[in-house]
Amino acid sequence: MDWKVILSQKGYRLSEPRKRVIELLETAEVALSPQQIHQNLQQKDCDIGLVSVYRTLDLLTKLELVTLVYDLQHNPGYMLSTTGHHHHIVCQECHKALEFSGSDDIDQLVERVEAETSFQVRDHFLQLFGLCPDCQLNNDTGDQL
Amino acid sequence: MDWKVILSQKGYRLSEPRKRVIELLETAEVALSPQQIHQNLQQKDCDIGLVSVYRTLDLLTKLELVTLVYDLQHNPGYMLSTTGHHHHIVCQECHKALEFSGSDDIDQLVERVEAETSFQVRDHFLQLFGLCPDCQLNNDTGDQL
DNA sequence: TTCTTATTGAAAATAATTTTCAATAAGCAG
DNA sequence: CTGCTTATTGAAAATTATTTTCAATAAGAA
Repeated sequence: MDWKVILSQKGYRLSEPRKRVIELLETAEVALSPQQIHQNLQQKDCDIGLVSVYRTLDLLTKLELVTLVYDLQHNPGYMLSTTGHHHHIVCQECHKALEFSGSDDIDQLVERVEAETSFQVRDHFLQLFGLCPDCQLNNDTGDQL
Repeated sequence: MDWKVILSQKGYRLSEPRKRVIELLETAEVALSPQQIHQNLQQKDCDIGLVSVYRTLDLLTKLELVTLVYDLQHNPGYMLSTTGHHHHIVCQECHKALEFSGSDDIDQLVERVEAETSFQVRDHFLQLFGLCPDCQLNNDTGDQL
């Protein structure tokens, strides 16, 4: 089910800022910070206030339509989320982000840690960092290391 | 090797603020934010500036003597790190944090994701959330859910 | 003990986010 | 299609978190 329907069903209006922010996130393959989103919109289209970007992102996060991702320097970035529990891998070069799904290996890990620590695990946050295919190429030909 | 030696060897001075911050982190089993550390020190001992807390944490992080951990609301917390690559599990009740070591299950996961995404994985950030043994007890007897 | 200079603390500067509130516009009812 | 209700917006102010600046201090070598 798409976001327009979800918003409407929950009684939220389909306002201009919301449309623009989501449209932008739909085309972006990189996780964007509130500031980046704001600038991007300023350049492209009309004046959406930074405040509305924050509010839209808050709402969408609450509705689980977008996910908050971090890079290694702990900078926040938002990206559209697909359904289900997912994790992300972020490219250290171009910051492109991709989702991947949790699977047996996570369950296994969780079990091990529960046994080791006596904690009862209820949630987790996992993020991988590395090079996307494109940047692997550019890195090989370009600089050393 | 302990932190006094490490600091000295790298040419850093063993100043009062640094001693106090580290001592506090040594006794704390909960990850603390810069503000919490500052308040804690104010109460206990003499006046350490908040700025020095920030600077000390930056330094210790750079030296990998402390690690930055997040809770589910993305609030930062610092805790002493042991050597090697570790991850953390944080109690959602009392915020107590514990380290656990990466192991085969992580390698397995990394391999799978590399195969799935064609990314080259170079680093990762993993954090688990749940209930520590103490809070499991309190939760069972206490409130429902 | 003296000297050098890394380190400190206070205040100012910067940055990020949240709140406030009057003006606007989304979308239902007529 | 038009008017009405109220969620939503944008600008500015307020708040919060962090960083920078710089003169005063103190760590530790000589």
